[in-house]
Amino acid sequence: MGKGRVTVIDIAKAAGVSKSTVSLVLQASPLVNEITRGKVNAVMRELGYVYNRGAANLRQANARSKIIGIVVNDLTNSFFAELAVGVDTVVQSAGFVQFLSNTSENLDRQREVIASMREHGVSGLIVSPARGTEALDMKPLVAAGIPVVLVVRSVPGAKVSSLVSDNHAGTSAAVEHLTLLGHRRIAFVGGFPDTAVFDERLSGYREAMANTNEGFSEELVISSAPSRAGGVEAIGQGMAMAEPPTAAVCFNDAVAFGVCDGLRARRIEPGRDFAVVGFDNVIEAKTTVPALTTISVDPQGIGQRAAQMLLKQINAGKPEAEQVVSAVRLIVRESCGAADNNPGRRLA
Amino acid sequence: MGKGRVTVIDIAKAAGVSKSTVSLVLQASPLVNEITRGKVNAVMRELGYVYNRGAANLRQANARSKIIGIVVNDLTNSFFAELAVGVDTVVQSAGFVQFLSNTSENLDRQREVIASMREHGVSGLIVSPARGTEALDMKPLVAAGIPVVLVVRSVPGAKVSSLVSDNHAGTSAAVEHLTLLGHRRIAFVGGFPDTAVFDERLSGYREAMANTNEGFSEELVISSAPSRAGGVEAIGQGMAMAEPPTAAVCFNDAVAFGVCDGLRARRIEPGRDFAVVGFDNVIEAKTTVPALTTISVDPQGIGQRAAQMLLKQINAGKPEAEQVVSAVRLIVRESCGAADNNPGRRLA
DNA sequence: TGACAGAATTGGAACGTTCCAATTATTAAC
DNA sequence: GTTAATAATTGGAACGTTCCAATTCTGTCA
Repeated sequence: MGKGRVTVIDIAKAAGVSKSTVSLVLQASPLVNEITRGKVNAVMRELGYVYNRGAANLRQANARSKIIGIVVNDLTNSFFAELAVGVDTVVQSAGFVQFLSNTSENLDRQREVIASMREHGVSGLIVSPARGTEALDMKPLVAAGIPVVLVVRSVPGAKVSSLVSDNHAGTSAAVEHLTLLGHRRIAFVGGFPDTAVFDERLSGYREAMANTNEGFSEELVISSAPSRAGGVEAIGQGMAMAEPPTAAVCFNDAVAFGVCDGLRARRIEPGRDFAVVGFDNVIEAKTTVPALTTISVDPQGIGQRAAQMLLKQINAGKPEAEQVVSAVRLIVRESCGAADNNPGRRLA
Repeated sequence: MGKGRVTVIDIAKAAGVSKSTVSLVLQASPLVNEITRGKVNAVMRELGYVYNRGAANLRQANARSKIIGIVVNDLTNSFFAELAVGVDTVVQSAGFVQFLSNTSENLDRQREVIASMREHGVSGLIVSPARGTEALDMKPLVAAGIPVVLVVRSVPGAKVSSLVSDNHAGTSAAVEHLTLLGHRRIAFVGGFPDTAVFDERLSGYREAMANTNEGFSEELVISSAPSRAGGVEAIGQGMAMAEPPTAAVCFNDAVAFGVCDGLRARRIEPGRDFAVVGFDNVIEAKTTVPALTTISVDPQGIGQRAAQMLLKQINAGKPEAEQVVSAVRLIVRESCGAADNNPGRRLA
């Protein structure tokens, strides 16, 4: 229709007021008369006015736009999709909208995406950093006073808030539970040794094992890709031992599913002949057969919590970095053998 | 550090040139001398300059920002996560960044999110519309000349491009395949009856069934939520029939996984005792046990194609709406019982 | 009626960028 | 050594909004 876009001045002209008054209406100022407000609003609807956030942002150098950015390293992993949904629920009720971008674990892409979000004046950022992210990458953000909350992975040395789950406590609880069920040979399966998350989960396992009669033994740690395929491969290695394990604490749920596949291929039924515990509690965990015993980190909950931390920072003005470790709990289902009809029975 | 943000004028001053020159450097204009360019770039890095896209956008009323928006109706469904990844790959190589928002099937939220994206001056929009979206909702977008590509679901009457998959042909092919394998009682399982996608998939099933000896029968259509849980529930209903089905064409892969779970819970092994066919070919489909026979709509491919359509429109200036129906093909894996070692064997 | 307070409205400057037309510097051609 | 052509640079206006200070309008009170 019209050639140019419709501006606050067009509205003013059509409503017979000044642009300043229109601006006041836009910000719901109590200064403007109810009758005027109604008229202006009517004209805006009629002409199909679209607020130009860019222009507004330009003027009010302090107040940022009402968007918060979320940057994840692997959107195809449903863990992150759910995390984003959790963030969204909180953020939207605070009147923000969330823009999400995916880095696919690519550092360059991450830089680009974060830069782009800054250019658009995001109010804050929730980031699940790509592998290899350094404190240096976060520096410009804190220098600019942009609130940031790191989730899932923390970046050592970065002066920003972070929210990670208690990996140590999780694997530790898994080992204790399996010990109570009578297992002695408990393996730690899957994951790449060069990540912080792996270290934390392994250390929980190690500490708990050291407290058992069996003690900790290096040979029961079998690393692999943190994927379903990795799990299949790792358990193959484990079952080839002279004295194979009777239970496995897995790096994550994907690995755990792979372990189940691998066991079945050897005619060993997970949950009956062998105990498997995962980590993450992804959505499929409770519906697969056997239902997976796992450590719940509740992706949506993490998202909500991260969003709250971020909003707090945004409202506080002065971003105060805080490090939060989110508690974790063991969800006992079938794959560990504890949930069946004769709970006293010893496995293997 | 500095009080205000660092602007193009600060750079100009520090580099001893005019702001116009800095602007030219910013847009990589060939007009500026290499030496000058280098100096300016150096100063920008040094002072930590951040491009203010808002201000730029303000001036160049025509050229929009380099972001494209993608709006999906259910991010927890990995179909959409993968679609987004597909869009991203194309869009990012064209120098855009993608911002994603989730509507959770909520019309109000969808309006909000689209408005917000408009305010930020997106160059184009890829939308998987929430249930109940009307042509009216798209009207302001086309009026404003913003390129839009609808995916997955189309909106009748909306004058925008759309890219949907050939749902009718998909379920039809599934039924034919199952018939060839010897099945007669084939159920259609899952999905809500009030959506266009459901209608299309059901009509393909209906037509193909009508061509079999068995014929189409209403009782074999069991609707449910289009989720894993919905699949579990629906197959429970199905197996309780006097003459239960021996095969199921499912509304989507999520439902199909649920059906497999439900069958196993009844000691019926999917792929051996019962044939299951999904729809979507999500990434897990090929790695689950049994691997899922499904209709491939290749979420990433759809995303890429949609992105290409959108970019074409953006570059063309005048958005020319086109309706594309994307072909679909049956991927035969294990869950239908056809891929095992004795292919001649009749099931159930 | 005049003065005054408070409510409501308003014009202009400013935000950080790009575009345009104009200017200056450099090189080429005779 | 002048002219023309080209390369490089530049100041000012403009984009759509908000903020500030100033103005006008309304009603109240002496």
